[in-house]
Amino acid sequence: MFDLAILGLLDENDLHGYELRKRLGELPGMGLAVSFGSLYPALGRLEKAGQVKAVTSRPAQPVPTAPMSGSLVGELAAFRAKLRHTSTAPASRAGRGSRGKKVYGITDGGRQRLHELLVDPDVADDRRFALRVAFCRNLTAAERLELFERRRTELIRRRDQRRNPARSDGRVNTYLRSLVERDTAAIAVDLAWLDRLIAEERAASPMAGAEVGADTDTGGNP
Amino acid sequence: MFDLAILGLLDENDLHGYELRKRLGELPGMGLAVSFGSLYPALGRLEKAGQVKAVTSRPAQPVPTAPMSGSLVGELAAFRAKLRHTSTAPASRAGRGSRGKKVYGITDGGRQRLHELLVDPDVADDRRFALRVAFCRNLTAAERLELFERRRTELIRRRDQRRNPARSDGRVNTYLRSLVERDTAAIAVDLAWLDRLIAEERAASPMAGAEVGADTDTGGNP
DNA sequence: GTCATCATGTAAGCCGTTACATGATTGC
DNA sequence: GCAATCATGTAACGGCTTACATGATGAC
Repeated sequence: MFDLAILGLLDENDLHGYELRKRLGELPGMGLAVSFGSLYPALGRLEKAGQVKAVTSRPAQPVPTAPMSGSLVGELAAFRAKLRHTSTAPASRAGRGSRGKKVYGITDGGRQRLHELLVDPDVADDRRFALRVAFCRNLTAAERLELFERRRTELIRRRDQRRNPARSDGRVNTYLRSLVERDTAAIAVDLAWLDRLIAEERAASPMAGAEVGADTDTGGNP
Repeated sequence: MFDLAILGLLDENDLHGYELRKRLGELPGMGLAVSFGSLYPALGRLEKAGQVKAVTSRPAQPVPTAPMSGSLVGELAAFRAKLRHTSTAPASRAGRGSRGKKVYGITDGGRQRLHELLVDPDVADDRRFALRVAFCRNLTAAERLELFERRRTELIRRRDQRRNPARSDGRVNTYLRSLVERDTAAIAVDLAWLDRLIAEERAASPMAGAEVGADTDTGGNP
C-alpha cells in the first residue's frame, strides 16, 4: 500500500519525507494522517532496494494551496523562505537539501516496481485499488481497462455473493439488514462510477478495449 | 475490531471457534475470510480476561443456510449428524463438546466490555462503525442516536474538509479527480443512509432524540 | 533567546496475516 | 481404510501506529 503511494507521488515530483507525508494524507483512500513511523522506514527500505534515491535536483514545487486567492500572509512568508534556501543552500551532507531535508526521487527500478504494483491482478483491496486509480496514468489505455474491468468483476461478485443476508431462524436484526442495504447501495454507486470510468476510457482510445478476453467490441458507448 | 465482533456474535449465540469464523465472515465490514491465526488467540485473550468462557449449554443453532429450499442432500446429512452428536456426546474434557469442540459463551464482563466498545466516541473507523451498527441493538435508543449522530458529524467533516482537490499548478490528473468524485458520491450515499437510520430511530422512540447532550432521560424504549 | 514549525529518525507494540502442525469424525 | 471436512491451535512475520528523541530554521 505504502510503497505504491510513495512511488506514485515520487513519480510526479521529487519530494522529501515531510512533504510526502502531507501529500499522502491528501490522497483518497489513505487515512488522513500517515505516520512518520511508517513513512521513513518505508523510504529507507525503498532506497535500499534501489527504487528511490536521494537527490538534490527538482526541489518540488511549494504547492501554495490556492494561487493567491483568499489566504494569509504566512503563505507568502513561507514562499519567500523557500525561495531563499532553495537558492542559497550549501547542501552539506550527501543528498541533503538546505534544511537538512533529504529529497527523494524515483529511479528506473522504482518505476518498474510501480508498474508491477499497478498491474497486479488482485483488485479485492478497496484502498489499494483507489490508490492504483490515482496513479493509473502510468499505465497504457489497455492496462487501465484491464484494471477497471477486473475491479468491475470483483464488485459484481460481491454484490451477488451476499445471497443469505437473513438468518433462517427469522431473527434477522433490523440493523444488520440496514447495513446490508447500505452495502448494496454503496456497491451500486461504485459500479456506476466504474462504468463511467470504463466508458470514458473507451471513448478516449476506442481501439484499446477491442479484446479484453474475446470481446468483439461493439463499442457500445452512450 | 475483533473483540467487538466476537463479543457481539457470542451475545446472540454460544459458538465454537470454527462456526464463529464463518459468521464473522458473513458480517458486513469484515474481510470475507477471518483467519484462525487471529481468531483463536483472540478467543484465548478474551477468555483470560473473563469476557467469554467455555460452556456446554446452548450448542448454537445449525443455521441451515436456507429453510429447505433448493439445496443439496449434504445439508440434510450435516443436520442429522449434528442432531446425533449434540444429543449423545459425553463431553470429555472440561468445556469441550462432542467433537472436541470448545463452545464459548459471553460473560457479564464480556457484555460490559461489548457495551464499552459500542459507546466509544471514536467513529472515524469505517469498518468498526459498521460492526457497531450490526450489534447496536444492545444499546438504548438514546445511545444509538448518539452513535449515529456522531458518525453523521464525522461524515460531514470528511465531505467538507476536502476543499483542495486540485493541485494549484493546474496539473490535476483526471483519474485523481474522478476518485474524488467517487468519494463524494460514496459519502453522500452514506449520509442518506445514516439520515434514514436516524429518522427511523426517532420514529421508533420520539422522546430519545429530544436533546442529545442534556437528556433528562424520559427512558423511551419500545 | 525562545517558541513554533519543519524535518528525520528509532523503539515498542498492536493487529492481523499466512503457513504450519495436529487430530477427530464421517462418508464412501 | 482413505479422503474430506471439521476443529483447534502455534510460529513467524508484515504493516502500520503511537510515543519518544533529536535537531535545524526562522519569526518575534
